[in-house]
Amino acid sequence: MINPVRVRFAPSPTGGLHLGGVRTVLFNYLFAKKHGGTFVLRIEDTDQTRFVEGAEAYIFDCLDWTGLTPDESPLRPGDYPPYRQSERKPMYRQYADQLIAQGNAYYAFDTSEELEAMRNNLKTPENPSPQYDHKTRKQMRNSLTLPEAEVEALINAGTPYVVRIKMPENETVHFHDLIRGDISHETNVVDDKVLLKSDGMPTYHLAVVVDDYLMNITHAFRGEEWLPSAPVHIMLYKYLGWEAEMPKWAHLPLILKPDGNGKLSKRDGDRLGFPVFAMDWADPKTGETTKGFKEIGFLPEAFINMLAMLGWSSGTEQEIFSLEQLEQLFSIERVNKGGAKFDYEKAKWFNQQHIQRADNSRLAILVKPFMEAAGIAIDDLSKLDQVIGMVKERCHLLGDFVQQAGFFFKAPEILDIDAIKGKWNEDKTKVMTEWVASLDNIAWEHDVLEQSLTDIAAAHNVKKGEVMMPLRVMLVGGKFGPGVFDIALFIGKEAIQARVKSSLAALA
RNA sequence: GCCGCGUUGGUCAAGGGGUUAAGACGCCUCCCUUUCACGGAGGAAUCACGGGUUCGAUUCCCGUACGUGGUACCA
Repeated sequence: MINPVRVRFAPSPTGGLHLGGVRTVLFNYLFAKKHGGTFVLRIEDTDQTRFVEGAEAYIFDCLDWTGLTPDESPLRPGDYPPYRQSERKPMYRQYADQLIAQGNAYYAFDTSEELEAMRNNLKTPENPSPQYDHKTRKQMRNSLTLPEAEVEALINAGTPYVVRIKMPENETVHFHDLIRGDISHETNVVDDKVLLKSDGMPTYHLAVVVDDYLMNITHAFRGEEWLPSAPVHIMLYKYLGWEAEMPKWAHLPLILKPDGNGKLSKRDGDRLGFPVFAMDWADPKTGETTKGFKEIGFLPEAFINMLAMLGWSSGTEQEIFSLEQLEQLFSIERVNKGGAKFDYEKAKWFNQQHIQRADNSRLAILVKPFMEAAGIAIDDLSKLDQVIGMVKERCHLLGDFVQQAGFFFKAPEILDIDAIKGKWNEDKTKVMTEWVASLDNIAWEHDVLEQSLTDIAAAHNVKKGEVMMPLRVMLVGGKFGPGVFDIALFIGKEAIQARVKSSLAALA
């Protein structure tokens, strides 16, 4: 292999890490692993007005949780530092200068008011959003329209300016997308994007090209929303003389909201009751916390698996994969073109499937905090371990264990008494009272417990079946859970007696 | 508006000139289980539309519709 694969994920640290972001990380990571390459994390913090305290650390936390650890990052620099664009600021200017010298870019002095005025004046029903492009740049205040001496004077006087790319006229830009095939754009409809902002920072357009080139990135994967600006990036590679080193592109499909249409947003999650961020995100400005997949009870491997299947498939019937398997099987060509609606029900199914495959002892550690948050103390992890083995098949989220296993450790607070009340009678009260008393001197075995109940019921002309469900409700609180006698065995004589006694009182 | 991209059941999807158009989630029925769940057996449900090309199009081409993204000194 001539060029070792190098891919990058380049988030801007402005808030919670979205599902779609994690999927982009995942596809980058899998591609790197598949090809024995390097996965780079680069922080895109060129917009200083959007800086959010803690957002970068949060991204690292999310990557740690998912296990999608970058090989190179601001925390683990490789051979191409720095890994934050704000720290790379001095590197961009020379390329902007080069483009200006070549006539491929120009200075623009228009103030935001002037830009707004231009857009307002040129706005028509047919063209609601006029661009700063080959047609309009001739009417603006830039180094294309102003005399050279004036441009120089303005710059010397410290007048704020930006550098814009000068898009050529009447050209067609072609490129090959690994997922979508050949794509072309007419340069006439692409605007003269700002390359260098007035604060000296590059925009995404300049930064992504310069950084990818300087960092030897071989494959650039990003969301579909970048497709319209791809021609700008392609032109930049050409103008800078880097065409041979241009990474191969792949524009990933979007993750859509489950109902209606459009990109999935945090709002949709709030509205429909599911997380959108990988982990809890506490916004330092509003103080508000948004739930994450981790905290709602997802296993990281399930989260990853679910995301992989949202837009990619192996071509086989298999749907449950470990990260290691995905690393072997992934191919960017098998990623779908169309956007995928997010389905929370299926996401939970993936989690349920991975819960079944997970070690009980590991689950016990993860479930404990959920129990404790619900006021159920766990002082013996091995007991929780044992219980998890009994109930895991009915849990979709780690939090489900509270409902499904809490009663093993603590008497249920609410009893579904209505489920048994209607058909309750004195005889049954006698059966339960006698059985509970008999517990003091019988062998503590499943079958013995069951036989004892059968016999006592028979003595009062009650069928065992009539008393099984009531016993379950008394012990667990409702019509669910593993075998009643398995539960009875586990919680012990005193707990049984106490729960039956208080239930009988509620029935009376 | 303009430009780009997309479109296989409700959802995720396989397939890709001739197939009974896989599979999964969800839904429904039944079996298992003195509960629930798991598991098992079934069921309803799909190639956006119109033109070509072709002996034959879900598949290839062209339109249309619809959706979506972009149209910032945000990424």
